[in-house]
Amino acid sequence: MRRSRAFIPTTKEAPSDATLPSHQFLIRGGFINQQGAGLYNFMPLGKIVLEKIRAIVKEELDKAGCCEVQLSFVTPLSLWERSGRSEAMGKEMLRISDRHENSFVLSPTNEEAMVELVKNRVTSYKDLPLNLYQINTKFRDEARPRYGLMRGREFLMKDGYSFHASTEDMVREFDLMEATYKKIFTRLGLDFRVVAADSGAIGGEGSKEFHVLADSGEDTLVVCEACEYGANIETIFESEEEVDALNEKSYESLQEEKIAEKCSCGGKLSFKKGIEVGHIFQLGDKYSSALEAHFNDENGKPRPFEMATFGIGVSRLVASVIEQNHDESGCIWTKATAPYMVNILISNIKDEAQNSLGEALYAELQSQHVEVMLDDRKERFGFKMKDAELIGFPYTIVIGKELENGQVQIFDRRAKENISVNKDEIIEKIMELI
RNA sequence: CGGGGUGUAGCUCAGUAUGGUUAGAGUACCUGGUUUGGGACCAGGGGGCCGAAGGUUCGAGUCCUUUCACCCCGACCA
Repeated sequence: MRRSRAFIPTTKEAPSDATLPSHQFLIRGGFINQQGAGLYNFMPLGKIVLEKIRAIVKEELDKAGCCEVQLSFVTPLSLWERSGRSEAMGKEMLRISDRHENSFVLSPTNEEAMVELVKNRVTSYKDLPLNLYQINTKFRDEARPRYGLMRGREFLMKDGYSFHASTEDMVREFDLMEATYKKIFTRLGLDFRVVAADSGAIGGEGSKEFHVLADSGEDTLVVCEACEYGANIETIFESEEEVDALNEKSYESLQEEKIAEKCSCGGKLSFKKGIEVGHIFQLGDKYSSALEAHFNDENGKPRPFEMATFGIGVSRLVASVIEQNHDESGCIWTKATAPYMVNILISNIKDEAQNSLGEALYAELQSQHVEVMLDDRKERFGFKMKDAELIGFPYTIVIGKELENGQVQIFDRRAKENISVNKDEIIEKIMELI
């Protein structure tokens, strides 16, 4: 992509209402813009990142044997009335009427719709197990949307649902999905923890959350420094009063109080802030029973499906990457999420030598299938450099005044360091880095 | 949904207590020139239904009423 032809409206100042780094930098960097409360447009850079994350999610799920579908976003209200969730979800569901005055809902999640899809189409235990998912827009009319993409009303989420003939098989799939989610978040380059999300009625294995560790996270986690144990703090204390009391205490006193306690493995426990980006849940037959979705078992007896449900907040992940990876200058994308891996910055486009080398490198990297941006704008060096840092290209090739000596620089965004490279070795060096 | 706040140029905001030239600044944008390694400088220029609707007044960005939107704190959040 030529920067001179791109639509990337970057700004020096952030809107006054953006408080989180991800919110500020995604807007300043021209990735997204706000359309209304909790509603965001994805501009070209934001769209690329979103699609990269979506692709990784899809790839790993397909590898694990899941099938992608796409359910209608608008669903009949009657579907929700039958499961009892019309009332349970209340105002969080946005209801609309069509020209015939029939009531519909902008889907906030899709358990009912997915059960309806499978019902009477999957009729034998021989057809099980089955894991269906979609990556589609959701709408939840949050009482108070905030934090940019982190808590929007309209968002992109992957929601998966699995169907089984037995609890044992459902648990097997649940574990498989946990492993698959770990692969996904690892590939994205994120520092994350899997935590128990519910230790009550269903039991420790019933629900697990995946959290990206970041200071701005809304959830407090207790994690063991020695083993993999982790829990959402809400699950550790019995009553709401206890949680409320905890929220009033300072982070430090909380540390002291709980730090004395040891994990069952003997390791030290500590507190971390996390952003929930994934949630997997053992459902049992709650929805299949309510909606009378049955299959015939080995004895020809009808039984409701055993189900599990799996979610990943795809658009929230865009923000999470930045919450965990940024500095005062802007975004620092991980290699898997960077909108462009390499930025070629021509310091002075009026300089014929700089210009032709930039064009040559641009053509060469493209031919090697490297995602590359050529900053060919008629702007000053400092302006383009600040822009590159704000957007967060992992590497920027700076073609400038050192070219007289046959040298160009490679700027490493994360390290914020320049290394000088001979112009004849630049491609080789870049291919090695990325 | 309770409590608080803000709507004036693309963005950040003055101006509103006390109504009165043609509504301002910075930044961004356009033109010309100078500049060319860290968001440059000089000169000129375009850009506003002062959130919307009513009202008071000779006169409203400013006062009154209604309404909408957005933000913050809390409650809520698969």
